[in-house]
Amino acid sequence: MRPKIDDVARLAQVSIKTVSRVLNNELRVAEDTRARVHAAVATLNYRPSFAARSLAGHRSFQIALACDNPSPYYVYEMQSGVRDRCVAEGVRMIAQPYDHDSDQLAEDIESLVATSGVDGLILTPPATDYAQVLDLIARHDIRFVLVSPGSAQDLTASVFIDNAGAAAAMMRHLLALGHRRIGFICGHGSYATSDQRLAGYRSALDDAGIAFDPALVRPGNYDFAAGVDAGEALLALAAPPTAIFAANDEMAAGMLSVAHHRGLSVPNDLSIAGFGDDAVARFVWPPLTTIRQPVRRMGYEAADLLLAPDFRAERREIPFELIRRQSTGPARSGG
Amino acid sequence: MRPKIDDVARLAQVSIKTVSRVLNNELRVAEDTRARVHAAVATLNYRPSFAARSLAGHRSFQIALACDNPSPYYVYEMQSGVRDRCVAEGVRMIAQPYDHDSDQLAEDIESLVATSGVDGLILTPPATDYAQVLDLIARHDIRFVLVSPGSAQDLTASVFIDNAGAAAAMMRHLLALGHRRIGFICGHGSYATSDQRLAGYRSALDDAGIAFDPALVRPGNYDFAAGVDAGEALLALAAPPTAIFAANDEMAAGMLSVAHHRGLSVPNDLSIAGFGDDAVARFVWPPLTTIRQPVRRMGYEAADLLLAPDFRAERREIPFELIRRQSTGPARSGG
DNA sequence: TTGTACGCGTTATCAT
DNA sequence: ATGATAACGCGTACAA
Repeated sequence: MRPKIDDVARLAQVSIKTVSRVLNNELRVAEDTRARVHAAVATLNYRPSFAARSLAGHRSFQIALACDNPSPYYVYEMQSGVRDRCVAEGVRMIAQPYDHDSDQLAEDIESLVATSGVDGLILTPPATDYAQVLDLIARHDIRFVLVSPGSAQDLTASVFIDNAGAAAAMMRHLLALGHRRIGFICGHGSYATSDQRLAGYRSALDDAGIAFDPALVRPGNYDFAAGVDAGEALLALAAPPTAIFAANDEMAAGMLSVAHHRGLSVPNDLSIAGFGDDAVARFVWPPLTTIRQPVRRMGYEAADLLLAPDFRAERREIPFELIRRQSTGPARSGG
Repeated sequence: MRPKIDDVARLAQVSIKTVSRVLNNELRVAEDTRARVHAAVATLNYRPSFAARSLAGHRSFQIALACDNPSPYYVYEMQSGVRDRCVAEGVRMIAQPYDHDSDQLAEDIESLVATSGVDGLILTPPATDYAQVLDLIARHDIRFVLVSPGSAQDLTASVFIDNAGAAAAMMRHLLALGHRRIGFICGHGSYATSDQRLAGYRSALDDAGIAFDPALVRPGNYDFAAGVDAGEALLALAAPPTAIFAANDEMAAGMLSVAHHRGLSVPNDLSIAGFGDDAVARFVWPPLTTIRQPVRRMGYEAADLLLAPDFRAERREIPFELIRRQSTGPARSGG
């Protein structure tokens, strides 16, 4: 039988309330009493029941991570980062993968909050920008943190990278190599990060005094197949780009496979750049020049914000990294 | 304020016990009573508290998935499969990613079981074969399912694919292409699947009457870098292989990058095959011939076994798939 | 077929 | 600084 708090109290010769006090790090407990309780806890290998704690108290010692992403790596890294921070706090992470195109998304998340009474919630895109989701959460008076929010940046605490700045940095890199016609493959429409990256693409062109050409921008949805489709379209142009920047690595990989199919040598004939968690970017050939988004760290920081004693709407920016792996300039000097 | 069972009872004009009966699908409830309760539940948007249920009853309506893998795709797919089956049952999945080289792994998992009182547990390799983990779980009288178990195959319910058979099938494919010197890159030592795949490699060689050459077998640990190392070693041999079969796709991708670095044309100069969830295999160039392990389905079936009313030690085999993507035979006729 | 009373293991309140 | 006792919201045993 699992030991209960009564067993600990009996062994330590104190009341159960005192055991509770020690367990919750409350003040005003004599040092020797505290030591006796800790000893008893260790002896019995006692661990409090999550269910009882959350029923009786005002905390559940659980936080939820509602996470979806086209990249499983992203989800995994995010979970790992959040969990790293949680274990240090004795808090349990409840990871809830969701489908971003589910029409019951808001309900699902609200249901999670309502039934499990988690102490906090971390949301990743695209749910971070779904008004319906945010509305439902607001009803529950629960603290929550947004990862890479688009519109709702000041609603609550958030972690993010400078997506526009990162995209612009990548563009400057490509421009410095001599590229003048640079294609862009957009992300999924419901992700704010996609717009932010496109904005960075445009601003860098502006700064370089290069006219924006809509024909060089193709829609996408962050998956491999979209990269293939966009790639075919861009290479079929009368004046094809000499470099292509995809809003994430999966699409860049799709673009890369199109280039290989056509017998193009990358990066000699065509430079390809991505943006992401650097999982796919390392595996493909040739490895991609990419913006590395430190997803694990973002998860860690999100949990850190959530678990802070004095939770507030802090916006925490995480630095990105530009990883150069293809350096060749354009084969033909651009127009 | 969240509605409680009393509120539902009052609105439906019945006792809380009757509401409870309806919620738990117990028999012997009048149809109109049942309907009234359902109506009241819907009106109030009532959802029972997980904490109260698990404290009062003998179920928690939660199951745990303790999962680690070198491939984040594997983890993600496994979580998704398990979750798919759980939502249909109104059960919540608690996903616990773990580090396979953590020395507190057994404690962590036992702690999860002890504190959350989950109704069941799903374990993935390599924890499935850690005696210490299995021992600790056994103390808790909890049902659990093993995914791809090695030694403990009859201990409890399990889902798996025929790893040896799959590896042999891939070998037959490579042999049919004319390859005679086929390299093999092993997986991580603590994974039973690694040994099973190596066994399939050897048995296929035996069946083909080809002598086993230890020099063609290299250690690995299932990650990209290991594929690179093993690849370098295999290609440095006096008589290098004409085909290489890696125990998973990440290592095959590493092997592939070595081939590219050396200017080898794949599959003309060298055929490369993998084994895995088909995530990496589709992204790299050229796409890998691989054994596809339907991870999502395995997760689904594992949860299905766990949630069955009459839980028993059923062993459920899931079919694998051989996906051909590189068909060229050896450049020089082997041996 | 339905209802009453009690207990699950912990925290919160209020006393000492 | 510590303890007695009442919640928390639900399932279970038993009664009706």
